[in-house]
Amino acid sequence: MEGLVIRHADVRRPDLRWPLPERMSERLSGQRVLRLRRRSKYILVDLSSEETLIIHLGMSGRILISEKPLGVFHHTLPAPEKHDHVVFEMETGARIAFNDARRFGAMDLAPTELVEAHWLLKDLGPEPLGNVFNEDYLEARLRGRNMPMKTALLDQKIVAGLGNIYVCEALNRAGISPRRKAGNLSRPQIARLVPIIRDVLNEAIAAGGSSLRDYRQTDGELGYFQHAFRAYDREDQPCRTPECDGTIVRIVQSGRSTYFCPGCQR
DNA sequence: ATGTGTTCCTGTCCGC
DNA sequence: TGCGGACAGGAACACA
Repeated sequence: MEGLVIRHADVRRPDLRWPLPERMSERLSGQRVLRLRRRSKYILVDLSSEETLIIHLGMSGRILISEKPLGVFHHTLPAPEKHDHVVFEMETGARIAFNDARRFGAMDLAPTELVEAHWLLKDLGPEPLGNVFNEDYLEARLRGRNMPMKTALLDQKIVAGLGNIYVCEALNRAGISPRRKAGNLSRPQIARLVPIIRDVLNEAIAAGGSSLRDYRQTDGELGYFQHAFRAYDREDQPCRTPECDGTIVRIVQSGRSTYFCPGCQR
């Protein structure tokens, strides 16, 4: 998309998680995509109109690209599939479809200059791969907090961009129980946790993400980080932490599955 | 101010 | 095969 004009945006339903913005198709069609960027789990599409399209994939959302092969005269792009809610036709003929069965995803338009003040973005914590997220910061944010570590790391106000899988994986690697009160971690534990979180994310990104069921990369390929899980989705299986002979258990914390090893995670 | 449970929606899987 | 229930990558919101 980057650098290309959106020939047409086909907005196929009025809402996702929330109503789509007013006159969305008109505000997107004919605009050039100046830049694609990201804040936390939000995809930001800067347009030549000085508006930015904000996209969140929710649980089941995906964006799939169908390229029009060069030099093929008679070539029809695939018809929209079920749950293709917004389809972008680019000037090159490529089709880019936002598909989201559960519709927990979202899109909105905001002035580029003000996009970080948008209500969905304004309270987000720092990027886990950035310099602001460090031992001092995390210690300060966890201090005095009574919530379990699992809940704290899922809280996008504390650190932005960690989801259920990567919180479970990071806590397992760090040897920290998901039930530990956030305010009770020792300073050395926090110091260990920060680089572990970065490692888990960097490894997952390098592996193309985690395909539990729906997730695909933009070219339709599966991610393969799920094969590297040490705890997540591995109930009753051996903990994969080196030297540990424990067994992964599944518990529920604030309504969501947590997988961890009671043997090595304290 | 914090912490927890509910809710949105569709699809899939498992036990009966 | 069909049916009901549990569960799924998220996170805003209402309520204690």
